[in-house]
Amino acid sequence: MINTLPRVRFAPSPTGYLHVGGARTALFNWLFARKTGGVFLLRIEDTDAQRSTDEHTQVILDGLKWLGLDWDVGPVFQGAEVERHRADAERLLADGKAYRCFCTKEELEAQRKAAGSGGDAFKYDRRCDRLSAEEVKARIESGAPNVIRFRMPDEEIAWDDAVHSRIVFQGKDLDDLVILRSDRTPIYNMAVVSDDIAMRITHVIRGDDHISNTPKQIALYRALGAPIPIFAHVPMILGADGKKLSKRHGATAVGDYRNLGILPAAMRNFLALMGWSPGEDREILSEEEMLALFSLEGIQKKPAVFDTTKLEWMNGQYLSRLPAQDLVEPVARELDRMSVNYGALHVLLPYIEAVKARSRTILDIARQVAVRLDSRQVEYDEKARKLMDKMGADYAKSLTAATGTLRALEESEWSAEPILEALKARVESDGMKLGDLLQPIRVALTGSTVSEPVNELLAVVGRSSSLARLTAAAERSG
RNA sequence: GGCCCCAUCGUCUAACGGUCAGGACACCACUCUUUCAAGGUGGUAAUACGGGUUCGAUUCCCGUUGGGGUCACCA
Repeated sequence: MINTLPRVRFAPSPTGYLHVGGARTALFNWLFARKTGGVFLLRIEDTDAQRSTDEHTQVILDGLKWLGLDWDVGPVFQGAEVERHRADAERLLADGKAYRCFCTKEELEAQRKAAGSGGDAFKYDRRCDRLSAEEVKARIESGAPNVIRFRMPDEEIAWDDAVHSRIVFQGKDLDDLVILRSDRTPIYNMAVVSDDIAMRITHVIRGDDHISNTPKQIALYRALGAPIPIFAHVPMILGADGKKLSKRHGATAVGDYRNLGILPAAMRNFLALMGWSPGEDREILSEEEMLALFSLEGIQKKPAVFDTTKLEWMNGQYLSRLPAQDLVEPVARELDRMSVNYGALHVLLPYIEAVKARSRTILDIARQVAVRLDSRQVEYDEKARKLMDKMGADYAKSLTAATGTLRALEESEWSAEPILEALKARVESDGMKLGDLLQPIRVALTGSTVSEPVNELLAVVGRSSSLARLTAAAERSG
């Protein structure tokens, strides 16, 4: 039956970037639509003309595409539908379910203050609802600005939330909300309900922060005589300090993670695990597996802290499963940004091969490739400095010894095996530990205490560059 | 403050009345490597608290505490 197919929507407002919480909401909608064979609609809620920009809209679309979340309908812009929003609001007025309110913002503020500090949330006292028909008519004719206010019924409003199960509100606790402004533009809750009805949305999957909007919207559905969709309120994503994710937590937009060198597949996998569990202790999931296992019932009720360390681990997992060939282009892009010369693309392959296993992001890989390509990219990190301090004069001595041994190798012998053998022989004859000879090389060449095996490192960097860099490093510290 | 939501290792989570409370990240140890890692193996670590219901509670009910959301002519 064609009309039982689920229809879901992701409805961001283009007043900021696509943050990870929004991306995760979009992902759940997409997963649900794809799993059920339903329709995924994208709606841009741009009715806040002050804060909405085309640039933000574009960033949101790019972010969704990057994550591989394709939509079936849209993007439709909410702003294009104000006529219908207005018509729905006026229908409510005509049906006697809403009334005109002449109170100005200033008067409302005064009422709020007068009523204030009473403990309860402020509720409009409906003074304009008690105006006589003649009075209303007179005020309209005098040109007094007015809004349309929805008369909240005094009844129980409840729904069976797909993730929270039953949630109950009392109409008497809710305010008479404005649904049409004095400039005749709609208010959010009116626009959303009007759009969701028009788009025949069957499942509203959105953030937890909309729970308190839901009873207002249900009241509107009822008043409009429309069927009420199933609601699924997914928990928020929090920062490491347990607070709502915001700019001060650092990277919060999906674009930030793209720039950091996170793969879209890893991001999508990680996001799916924020508040949802596939069961069976599964962590790394392909798109097919996600679709097979996904269900609204598996969604967690409690908010989740965004753990970038685990995201990076997961990205590392994806990275190590990816052939180096697939990484050439993204790494090259990064190197271009860093203005590092590499000549032709295929040159990068052995470098990427060398560092891939120890990298968690594409940026990691690019930085390490850069260091191997160009000595000017070397920066000594804290551990490296510590080692140099600890070794003192032995550092330069060790480097000099290694250089002497390595210089004896011909260009044709410069590969991992012979290099290792030569160094081992040197250690043997000098009676030192292999690590004492190798670690300084590692530090001198990379600025770090961590790398692929040193003989492989030397092979990748190449004979002339290695010798030059080791000599320079020995002189500098000696 | 009113209304609403939530509560298992530091973090993400499994458990749908009976488990030594499982897995993953992080951390620690060991292992492999005549090298640092990566990998492999193992370990530390949790049911917020108090009452019930039950032969038996992480699980069901109530309360407390703690966190979060929301209360606009914003979305």
